[in-house]
Amino acid sequence: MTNAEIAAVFDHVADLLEYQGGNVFRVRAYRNAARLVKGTVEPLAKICQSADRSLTDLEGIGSDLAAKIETLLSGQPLPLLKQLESEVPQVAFDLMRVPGLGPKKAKLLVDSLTIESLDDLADACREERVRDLKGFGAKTEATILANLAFAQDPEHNRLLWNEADEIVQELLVWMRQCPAAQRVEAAGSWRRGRETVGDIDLLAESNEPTLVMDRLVAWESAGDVMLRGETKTSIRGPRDVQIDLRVVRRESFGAAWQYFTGSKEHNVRLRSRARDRGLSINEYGVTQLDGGAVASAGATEEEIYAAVGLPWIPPELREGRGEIERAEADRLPELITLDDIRGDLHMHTTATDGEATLSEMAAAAIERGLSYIAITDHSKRVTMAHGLDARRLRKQWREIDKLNESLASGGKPPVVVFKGIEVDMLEKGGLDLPDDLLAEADWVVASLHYGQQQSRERITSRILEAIHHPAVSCIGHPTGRLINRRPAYEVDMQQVIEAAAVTGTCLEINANPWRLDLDDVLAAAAKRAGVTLAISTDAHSTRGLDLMQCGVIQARRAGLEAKDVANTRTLTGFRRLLAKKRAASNSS
DNA sequence: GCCGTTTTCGGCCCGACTGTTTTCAGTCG
Repeated sequence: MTNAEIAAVFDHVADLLEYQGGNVFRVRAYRNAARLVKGTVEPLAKICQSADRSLTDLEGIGSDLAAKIETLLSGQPLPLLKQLESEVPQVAFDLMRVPGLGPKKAKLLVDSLTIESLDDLADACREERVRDLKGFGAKTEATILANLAFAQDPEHNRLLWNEADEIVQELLVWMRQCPAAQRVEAAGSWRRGRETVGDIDLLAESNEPTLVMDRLVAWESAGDVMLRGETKTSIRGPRDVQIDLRVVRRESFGAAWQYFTGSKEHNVRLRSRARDRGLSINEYGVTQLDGGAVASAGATEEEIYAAVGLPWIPPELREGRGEIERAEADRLPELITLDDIRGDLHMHTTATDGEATLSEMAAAAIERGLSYIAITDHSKRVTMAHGLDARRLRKQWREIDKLNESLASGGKPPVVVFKGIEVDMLEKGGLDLPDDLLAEADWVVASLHYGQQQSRERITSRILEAIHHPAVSCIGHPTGRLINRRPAYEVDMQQVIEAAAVTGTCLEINANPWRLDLDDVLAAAAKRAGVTLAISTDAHSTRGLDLMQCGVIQARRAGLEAKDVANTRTLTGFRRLLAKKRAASNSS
């Protein structure tokens, strides 16, 4: 059983316990365990078998959960899970997806009325049978009915980060024009740079919250007002995304920004740490547990962290994955920024499925201040994209030579274009172009587009073979997942990472917001193993080059620093890196 | 279910808003 599968079991147990109204801390223990396991790339089976390590070394895994993991690893079902599943009907989970219905209300509905589907619930509301239940009323009934459509619509996925970003930027412009607001910022999972965003959190500083909240409701894209209080308003925005606005005073802005940025797990840990120090943190500031506010702890985030003896922690790291311990040990990474990026090593042109020509891509790279790019069109196996064979690739390379010459005619060229290729790892193994041709390329990205349904062993061996190929510089979108659309293919990433480290092959963080592949967990594991990452846009148009931002944010979530990334190198440094794998391959 | 520089038992982050309630439970983040 894989780590992901174990995590899924624990998450499911947590869901079931929550529905049954079990001890909330027990539920949290299962959720913590699930999160921990999801964030671990090394197979738990390996830890289990090792002589000097134990599952209980992991923070949050005690003897009970360790035993359960061992049961799962041995291929046995969990008795607890079987029992819970027999007690909880499937429809309960559909019910809990309806906004406003949590475990308690869902359970009461299932227990009191005959409800086997969301349609049954709609019927019960229309027949006014729901309002008679304890804790329900006519208003709740109407709310459920209104929210049912939302729960039933499969299109209501979480937004991709860059989709949310568009909305956030528009909102910030609108809200910052409000004279009553001294400051407006976005928080939540958008600020943490999560690959998907469920709702948008805004925070405003003002002494006149009513005026600020009125401003939000007056936004041209504002939909229904979902809730409105004295300092908090929620509306539906474009694509029905929920937008929460909170208004606080200046002295609480930092505390509130920290709080609304989350994650929930990070905040739980931070506040627990405050407790240990006789303090309490809420969204207004820091107070002594025995009464009395702590002076100067609330206006800025730095003050909040300082109150519990920590340096400020970048939002991208606030996921409750050990960042508090690292901060305490003063071992937070100096995260990479967009300004560190000097090159882009994966892009397409009109020679295959790109929209822009070679020279247009080069011009766009110059506009964006890049020092170098690699042109990596598809190889011939990708027939749909009119992939390049040897003849056409050589032709493109001659064009690149000419382009580089003309760029250098006035002295130092504004951008250097490297001769590259995105070569397919074929279904039967091997690469899609001959070795002697690949040896002439400056930069070779090997990607897997076909045979994604093959076995874990097969796919892993195809990728390992490419990693050990002397001409291959980088593995493109290594897991093949498409967010909200397609899961990763089966592949042993632990092996892939280890091989990449040994051979000096780069692994890509594909910056396309649908891909973001490697993800944060895998990229962090790659860094730890000593792999150099390449953050690349895979641009199919000049605008596509702007997606670099998405890749950098994912890299930050992985804790990457500029030195971990190939395309932060200067032109000279990058050339040295290219020579390194070749040299390593020649000597072995 | 986890955890321990007061603790192996008794804690475990904290508050806004809503709708149903006469003082609060449930939901959400």
